[in-house]
Amino acid sequence: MTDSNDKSDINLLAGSLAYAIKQAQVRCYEILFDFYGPNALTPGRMTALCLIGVQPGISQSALAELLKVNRASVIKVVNNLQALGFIERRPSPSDKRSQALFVTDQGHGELRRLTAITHDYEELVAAELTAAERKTLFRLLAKTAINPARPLSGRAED
Amino acid sequence: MTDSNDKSDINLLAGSLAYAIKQAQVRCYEILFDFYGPNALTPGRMTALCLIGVQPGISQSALAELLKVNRASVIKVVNNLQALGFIERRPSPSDKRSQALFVTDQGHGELRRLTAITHDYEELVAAELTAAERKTLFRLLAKTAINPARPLSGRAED
DNA sequence: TATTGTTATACTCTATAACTATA
DNA sequence: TATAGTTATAGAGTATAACAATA
Repeated sequence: MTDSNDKSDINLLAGSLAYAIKQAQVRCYEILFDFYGPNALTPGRMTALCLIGVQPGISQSALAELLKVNRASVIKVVNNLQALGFIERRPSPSDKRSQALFVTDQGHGELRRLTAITHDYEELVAAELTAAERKTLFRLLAKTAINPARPLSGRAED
Repeated sequence: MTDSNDKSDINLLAGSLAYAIKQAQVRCYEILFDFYGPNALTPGRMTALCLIGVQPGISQSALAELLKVNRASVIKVVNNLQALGFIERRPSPSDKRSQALFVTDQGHGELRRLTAITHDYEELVAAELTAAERKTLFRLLAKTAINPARPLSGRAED
């Protein structure tokens, strides 16, 4: 039993593009945590801060959808960024249920700081790639894992 | 304040290769969970099962290192796979402290089943890519995020 | 002394359910 | 009736610390 000569059933990792992507992503996070240090914003919070910066006045629900977490989960992220002084909630003028999110001056300062050091981080991530290869990798990643069941953020059968 | 005309501080996501990799990885997981269904092994357990299949007799500590989790965390994975009947612990002949891990016949059946359906999953992930593009993507991902601080699985300063 | 496996414990992330106030 | 935000709670996943057995 458990004849190790037959390896035909265990090749799913070696040939898997999805696994190669996962491995690269894990390596990125290793570099990220080394690079930004233990006191930095987590990747998810950094992303949230950027998204609010790009879409000032975004609602929490819309932010949750972009982050692909639910409304309840996004609240801790928003609370945390607000407690750090990086964003603020303002009542939406058009919908009294909704909170509009904005990056504060302090938050913009943090974004500028992050942008500066992120450039070096990105250089580290792409250190072994030429400029042409980086462009190609970008293009191919964008074409990868387009989910036919979720064409517009949300399953078709929902 | 929070002048949204100045977008110079918020470009870190749009141009980030690391973020593009993360996004592709998240899309892969969306497809994966849709494809394998709610009763499937989690990706981490699938990976563990494959790794034990590839390296029969591997110790829990060595498996933890490959999975990049610590000794305590790997125990739940091993317990789960053992409870499902997919692997077994055998006392190591060379080191009485160590447990040697082996895939059972049932586990090999599961691996064969996974390999068969994973082929279709991989087709879905790479649906928009030509064969040449898949090969290129593989090659470029392997060159991405090589962590200079962790040349041999473990930080240099450890 | 160091390492392997283990347990207990805690922390983070995320989800579900139920609630309120609006729409 | 449906939606936005919130709270309470629970379930994964992972980490640290401490321990017994062995190296």
